[in-house]
Amino acid sequence: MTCRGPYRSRVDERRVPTIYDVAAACGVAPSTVSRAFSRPGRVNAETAARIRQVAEEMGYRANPLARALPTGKTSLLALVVSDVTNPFYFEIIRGAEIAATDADYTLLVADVHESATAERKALERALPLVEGVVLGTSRMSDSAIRVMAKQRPTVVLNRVLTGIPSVITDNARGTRRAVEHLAALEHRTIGYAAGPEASWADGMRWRAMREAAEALDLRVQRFGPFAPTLAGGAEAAAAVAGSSVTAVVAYNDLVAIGLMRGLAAAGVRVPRDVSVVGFDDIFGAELCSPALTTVAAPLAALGRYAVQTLLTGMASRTPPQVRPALLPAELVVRESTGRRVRRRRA
Amino acid sequence: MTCRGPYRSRVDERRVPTIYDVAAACGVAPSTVSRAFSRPGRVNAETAARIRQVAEEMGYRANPLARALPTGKTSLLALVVSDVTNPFYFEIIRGAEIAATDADYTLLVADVHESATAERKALERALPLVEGVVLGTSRMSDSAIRVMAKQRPTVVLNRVLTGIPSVITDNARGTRRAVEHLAALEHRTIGYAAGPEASWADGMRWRAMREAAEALDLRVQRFGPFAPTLAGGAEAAAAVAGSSVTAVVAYNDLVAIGLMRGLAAAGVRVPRDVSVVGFDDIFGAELCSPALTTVAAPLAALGRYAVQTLLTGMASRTPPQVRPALLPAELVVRESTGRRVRRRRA
DNA sequence: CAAGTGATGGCAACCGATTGCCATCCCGCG
DNA sequence: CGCGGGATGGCAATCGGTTGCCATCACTTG
Repeated sequence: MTCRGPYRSRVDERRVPTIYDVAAACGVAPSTVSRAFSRPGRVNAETAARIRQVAEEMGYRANPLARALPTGKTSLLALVVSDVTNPFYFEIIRGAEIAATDADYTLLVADVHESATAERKALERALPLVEGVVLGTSRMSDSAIRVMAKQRPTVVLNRVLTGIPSVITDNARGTRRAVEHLAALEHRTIGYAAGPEASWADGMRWRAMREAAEALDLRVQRFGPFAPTLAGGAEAAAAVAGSSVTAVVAYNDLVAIGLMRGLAAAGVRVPRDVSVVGFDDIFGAELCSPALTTVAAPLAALGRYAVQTLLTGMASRTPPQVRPALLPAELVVRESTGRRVRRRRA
Repeated sequence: MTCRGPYRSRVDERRVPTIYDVAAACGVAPSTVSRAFSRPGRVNAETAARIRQVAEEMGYRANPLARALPTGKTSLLALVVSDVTNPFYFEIIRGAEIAATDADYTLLVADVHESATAERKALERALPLVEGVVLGTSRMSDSAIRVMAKQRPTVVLNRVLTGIPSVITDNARGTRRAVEHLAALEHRTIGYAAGPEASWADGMRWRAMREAAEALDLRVQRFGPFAPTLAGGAEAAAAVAGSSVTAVVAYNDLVAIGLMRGLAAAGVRVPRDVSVVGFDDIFGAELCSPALTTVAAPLAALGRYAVQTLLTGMASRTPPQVRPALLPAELVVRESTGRRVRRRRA
């Protein structure tokens, strides 16, 4: 019998059984035990059954690390989010987690605190461990993302990079719905409270907004950029209050809620004086007062679909779909929008 | 030169360099390369410097899997949460993540969808990969937790198990503050909208509430149990509206918010007719209308401290602190509580 | 009856690092 | 000049699986 190592000289108290232990107990070779589990059919059915039973009795579990070393199969997927405390991600994480678990993968959620360097560091740490990566709203440059993507199958969320599969919300359609809604409420001059410059979605939304406004013959005004947070929204309130717009579409719900609060503090009433539309329909959009009219992003679906895309991409040898997957966004009308009233000067 | 394996017969296109490659490039043995990184001083300073530089040039990164196999050091920690979409966890996750990253660990967040069996499965999958576990609000039985804890260092959050380190919110103190606040507002009969039976925190809060009420000579009434969700709170509204209490402390903020909404729907005004106090101060507590008065749990600190406790426990050989760490909770007074008004029958 | 074929199991070489132990070499000192 | 000891580097055995290849053996088939 082989003498096994300087690491565990004596038979330890309660060490976890390995294929060697199972093999010894069954009187077969370790390779046979391995195959009994991973190569059904490669081993005589009876032998396999016996091995399985003995393994079961001994409480054998394959060591995922040991398995991963030669095969590279860690059964781990990374989801990188720019900020876990952003409610935007809750449902995305949940959706991704479910899809991963369904496929027998474990999801590693990495929070990078809105920092591109933290993002690169987190990836560097996680990359060798995981089989694939979903990049949620990455703050990295396109080229940096491409470098990562060369090392591991990658799917990006809410961003389009040619050659890299992506899953995005249909921003154009959602924005159009919002603008149409405001137009129907007789607003003629509407504002856009912009998010971070680096945000891909921000660019999309702003562009879609100008197009939709033009089609409907509305004037638009851009405010910002603002941080995609409540504080950013509060900051936007000053700019909006001093302007002549009667309705504002915000980069996202956090900005919209912050904006409403700022507006309220400044004595501007929502929706009487100014209507506000958010984006995403995060937890809290329904809770705030007035309840926020918003473009609902299919958050859970986004997470789920991103992981599924990643998995199919990993399975097939050829680079998969090049066209970004567009998931539909719908307008949810609540209380923060209303018919335009002639605006009094503040 | 050794012929390396059936796995990679030819020199692959862009395979990532290993210590063997670096060793060959430097004309030293692989073990020397290994020591140049992990055993400073064990290798001649010049040699080490040369190795480091060559490694740098080649873009060498140690393979964490390969390192982990013999040593068991995966640099991974698990945080198990009962529901990632519950805003209660956002700050906890963030705090835990920061503490983990600071210590050069990566945090694996596992969502178990409020199910004890999913929890056990997730743990089974993650346990061999991680060096330690933080159990956030586990739904598992004490004995099941003890079984897990025998396999890996474990810290539990918001729950006390003798012999297992835990980090908890000072529920008693927080509850007392809430009750004192209500008493000061002249409420004489207060309700408690209970959370899940299985929740350890629920038991603590209810008990603390009775004690505090007794000390202040108030009457208390228990409603529930309810699911710890908005829906659960809405359900509680019916019970509360039909009772004679003039103030309610809810199991947590989600229940409190759901309760307020249910109350509003039933025509009961908050805080005029009924005052409501929540627990945790999650994202959204400040947003809802009226803004929720609540006992603020030190969420980020909870996550951070749990991970730190875990890490120190892992470092020292002896089982660490047995007394649970109590983190202070403070009452945040907002708009959902007010002076008692003689209650009209509904 | 010999050669061919498929089923089954074992051997041993990996994956890429870590580490106990040994071999050298150099230096100082008695 | 010889010996003890510290510094340095290499060898080789692991960690626990996976898998290419070969040996056997039982059956077919011609």
